[in-house]
Amino acid sequence: MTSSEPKTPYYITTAITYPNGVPHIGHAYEYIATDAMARFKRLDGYDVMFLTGTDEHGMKIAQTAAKEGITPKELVDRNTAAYKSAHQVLEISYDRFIRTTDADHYEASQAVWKKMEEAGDIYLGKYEGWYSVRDEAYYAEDETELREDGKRYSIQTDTELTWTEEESYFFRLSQYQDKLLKLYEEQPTFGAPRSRFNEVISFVKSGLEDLSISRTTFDWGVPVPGNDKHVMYVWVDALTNYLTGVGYPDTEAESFKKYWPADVHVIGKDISRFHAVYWPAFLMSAGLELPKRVMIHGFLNNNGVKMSKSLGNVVAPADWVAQYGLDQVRFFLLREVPFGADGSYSHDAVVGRMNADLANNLGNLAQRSLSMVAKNCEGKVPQPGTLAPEDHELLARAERLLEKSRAAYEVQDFHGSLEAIWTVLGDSNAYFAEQAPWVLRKTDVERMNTVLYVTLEVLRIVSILVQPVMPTSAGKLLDVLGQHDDGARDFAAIGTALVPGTSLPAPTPIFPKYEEPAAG
RNA sequence: GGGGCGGUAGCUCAGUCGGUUAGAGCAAACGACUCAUAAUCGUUCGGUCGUGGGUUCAAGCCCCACCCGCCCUACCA
Repeated sequence: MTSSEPKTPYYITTAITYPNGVPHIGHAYEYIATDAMARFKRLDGYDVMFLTGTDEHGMKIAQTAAKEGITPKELVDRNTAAYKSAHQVLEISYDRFIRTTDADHYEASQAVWKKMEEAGDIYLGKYEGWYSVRDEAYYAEDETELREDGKRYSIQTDTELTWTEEESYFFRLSQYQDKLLKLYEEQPTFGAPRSRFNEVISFVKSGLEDLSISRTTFDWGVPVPGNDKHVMYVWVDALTNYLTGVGYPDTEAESFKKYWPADVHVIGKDISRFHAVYWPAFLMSAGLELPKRVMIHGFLNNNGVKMSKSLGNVVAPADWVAQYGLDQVRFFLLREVPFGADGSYSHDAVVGRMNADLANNLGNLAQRSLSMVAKNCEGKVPQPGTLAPEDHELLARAERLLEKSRAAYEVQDFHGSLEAIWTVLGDSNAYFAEQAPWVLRKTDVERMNTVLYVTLEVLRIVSILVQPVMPTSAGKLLDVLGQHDDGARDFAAIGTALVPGTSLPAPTPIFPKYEEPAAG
């Protein structure tokens, strides 16, 4: 590969978070997974654009702000800071943190609206439903109950409801059923995992109604072009952030031409419909290309129990990072739970991964081999002799990890990549024990050198491949292997073996073991 | 109600087209080793594959029924 060759662009997004609370481990999970994906692609030579941010409009923000006696903007300024801080703590390598209150986002949202309007897909109609004056909110039929006084109430907020009709703009979603089904058929990996995607498909097959896309009951939002009485209602505004982030409405902008359509939107299972149904329909209407993939991840629960404020089992990302360490948290989340499935976390599970996988299998392998090199090879990469079949075999397994990881990351299977890597680490520990270089030291120094060299090679390859998940720790491992950040850490360098004679720094343990605080 | 997914070792899960003694990791027990973060390696222990029928030479896998758990069934980020 020559340096003049342009890199392939790769555009990835997280969902934008509604900053009506504080970040929890579920948010962290999505950020970390997306970050790992972005880092992987960068290391693999792609020109990556990674977008994340906050969705700051809507009724709930307006209500919360009113309750606290501050303006919506003051509220979101305050709350968004907490999310930005979480990104910082988790070392999320985003290229832009978008806020839907950013000026360019207003412009983009209104431009998309106009495109859909020009396409004849937006019309003015009436939205009707059970409305709570006090909550300023509509409730679906099943969120309400008819009580003995003959009046209907919101079950959730216990407020009286009235049947209300409100002027609203609608999007002709009903016109897109066939087009969407065609999309799903032609692009079977548009949504993933398959089980979630099937739910989306069956939803579309069951028939689509037009979608109410504006409100007049509150004004905290993007004004509808040409009718200031209305603000856009959630999804038109929120989803458009993915376009704003790369320069829309300037479709001739370099970044837009380069990055759109997005390669993957990473989202939670609660918003799969909006991303896999409404979003492609909006884009078709606006005459824009569709994202290539919507990756739907599951939710995390605490030891089998759903996270909830009232149970007090909600984990703040910063607390975990302080307790276990950032890379340990990142590794745990991506190794423990197959991405796409729901997962469970517990202190014991984190400690298990942290100690068994990181400190013992990886950290100790590095420490024992590097210590021998320091003591017996003058602290330099040893010169290997002729490779034996078992050396070739182990190295071949390590080398295959690049292709395995590429295939896994292509479908956001972080768990699968890490599992394959740790299988090779298991092989390496067995190899090290079988070869017993500490015995060879006394009987066959050349063979000892070979075994240590092969082990270091495996560690080098593994370290390069775990960088997306554990950037700092993998960097430290590469430091002690004498691999500097001058290209030697890119995936392209995996085929470039260690140079015998290279001086190595004194090894120090990189993955500490978790010790339970003394009782009492 | 309708649709879908799952129930396999103490725990978390894998089991390709039905085909020999159902696998892995963790946990547990024992042994080995001493280079290493009391790490590592090996061996062993451990399952009537949710229940009951059926098809088949052969069923964890296919069919039927039932039990249990979870998810989807539009305006909530």
